[in-house]
Amino acid sequence: MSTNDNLVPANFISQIITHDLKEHKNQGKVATRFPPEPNGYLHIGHAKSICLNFGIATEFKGTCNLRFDDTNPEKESIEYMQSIERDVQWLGFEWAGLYHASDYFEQLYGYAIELIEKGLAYVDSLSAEQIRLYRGTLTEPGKESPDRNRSIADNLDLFQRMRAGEFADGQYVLRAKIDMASPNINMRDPAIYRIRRVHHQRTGDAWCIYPMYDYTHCISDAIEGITHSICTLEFEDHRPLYDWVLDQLPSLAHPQQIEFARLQLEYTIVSKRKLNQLVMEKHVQGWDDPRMPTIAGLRRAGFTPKSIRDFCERIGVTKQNSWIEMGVLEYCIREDLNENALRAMAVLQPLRVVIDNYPDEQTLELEISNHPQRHELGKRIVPFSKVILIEQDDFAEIPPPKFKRLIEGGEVRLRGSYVIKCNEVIKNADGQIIELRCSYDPDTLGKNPEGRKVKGVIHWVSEQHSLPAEIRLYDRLFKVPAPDNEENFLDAINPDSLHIISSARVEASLANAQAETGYQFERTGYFCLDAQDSVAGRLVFNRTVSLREGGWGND
RNA sequence: UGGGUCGUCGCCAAGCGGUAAGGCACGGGGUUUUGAUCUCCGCAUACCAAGGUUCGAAUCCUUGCGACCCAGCCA
Repeated sequence: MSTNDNLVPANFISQIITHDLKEHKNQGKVATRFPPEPNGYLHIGHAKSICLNFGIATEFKGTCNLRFDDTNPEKESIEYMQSIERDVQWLGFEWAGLYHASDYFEQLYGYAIELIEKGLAYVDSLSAEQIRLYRGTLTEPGKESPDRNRSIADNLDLFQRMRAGEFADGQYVLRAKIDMASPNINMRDPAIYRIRRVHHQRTGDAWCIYPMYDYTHCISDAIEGITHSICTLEFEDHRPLYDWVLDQLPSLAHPQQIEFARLQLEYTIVSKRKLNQLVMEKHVQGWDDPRMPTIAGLRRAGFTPKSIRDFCERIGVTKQNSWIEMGVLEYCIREDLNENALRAMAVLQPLRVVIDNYPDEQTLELEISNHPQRHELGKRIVPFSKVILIEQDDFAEIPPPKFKRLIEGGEVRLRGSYVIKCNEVIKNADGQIIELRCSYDPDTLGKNPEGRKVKGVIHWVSEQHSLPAEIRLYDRLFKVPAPDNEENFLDAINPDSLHIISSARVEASLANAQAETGYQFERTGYFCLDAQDSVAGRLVFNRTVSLREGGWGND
């Protein structure tokens, strides 16, 4: 994916695979998979996993599947599946195969029968509550269920009747028979099947028993011929169970599970439960709200797939729990947009400027470069006329130290245009500045003025030619770096995460701006048309990120 | 007081016994019709701590200390 892979040191997973390949493990094949549960939208943390799994497949000329881990129909939906497919593709990846754990329900059932026949699984009638009690604690061993030594014949009969729907939800559960005294709690006879009469988004009502993650995941990996099953750190304790299940089913291949640290990004949360809560309780406008750390949100905010891939490459892959600063993500999007975004001018807080010595009805069509460094990106026409609009902030009655924009009696360069001088400040009855009377120097178009230096350059638009626009300035959604650590993460929501500017004016060339195309509004930041709310005649732009020297906020 | 994992610059992260890469951030020069970009320079005598092995240790050993994860019929 990147052109400078040699600059990026191999992460520990690549090292393991390189080593495996050297030993000719798996016949020299490398197969990974990205296994999301379709119970929410993908977020930046998933992007890390996606880039890792698909990246490894590319690096080693292997394959990467997209597999939905759809074993808990209560929380899952087709909408989420569709969004996940869309997001993975948008990020720029192509899966070798698209599968669902539910594709394997019949096989999974068969392997469960095999375990029962081998005396390695039993049907338990203990209630959920009792099972919890019997499990013991972190420091005390568990107790065996009275049903643990049920005969194989009875187990078989009961399990078949579980499938047949003869029992109520929760009445029985199929458990792996491992070791109730294991110091690893996951090995204390984990449940592998539960009875749940829930309509499944893909299998409908064909099943009333559903397999659990630990049992399903390893077998699904094996069925697909996955060689390296990459997951996050919290599954480290589950690896013995992953291995146990596959060790009992010798007809199956045995992928290697490798764990890495999940992404933690400052000022964001990536808990699906909490993201879901933000959406449901309307703290944001939806899963694709530009403030959301979801792929859909980042996309709507104007992030590019390339910038996200670059980010995932920069942060590295290790087993260390770490926090990534927002600055890294911002750097990645700025780098991409600086190179590729066309420049334009937009005035967020307009201040009227009348150029007294410019002809009343005259319009000058200036040709301004779309990119200061990449002239191959062409030029655009920007009309100039007697009345222009500049940013209120670009004029100061009492200039702070080092201020280099417009002041009364001072000069400033209008970007791509003339140098003007402010001769008079007009105020209203309340003392507010409502207009500036200026004069222009006709001999400064494309050249520096004679005998003096003009340091400042400001952006502008022609009043009569500019277009009205709504501009949405987004800031970080949370006030604290680790909202997840708060008692209630909702209290950490930044009340000023969205600042809407409804009376901005943008240059005429933006009339046909395309959604998902980033623009740099010179001197103010990177923006893109809002794909949802922008309509002809009412342009809406989202700020992706400010120019350097700000956060995801800071005007 | 059980088990698993991790401790290298403010934040990431190379390093795999031969004498601390790189990126982000930050500070300072230069260029610039964006206070952007670009560019140059600076930024860990030091690798959680203390012992030990070795000619030589961030890398090996020992003992501490700190952090994270695990007691769903969630994934």
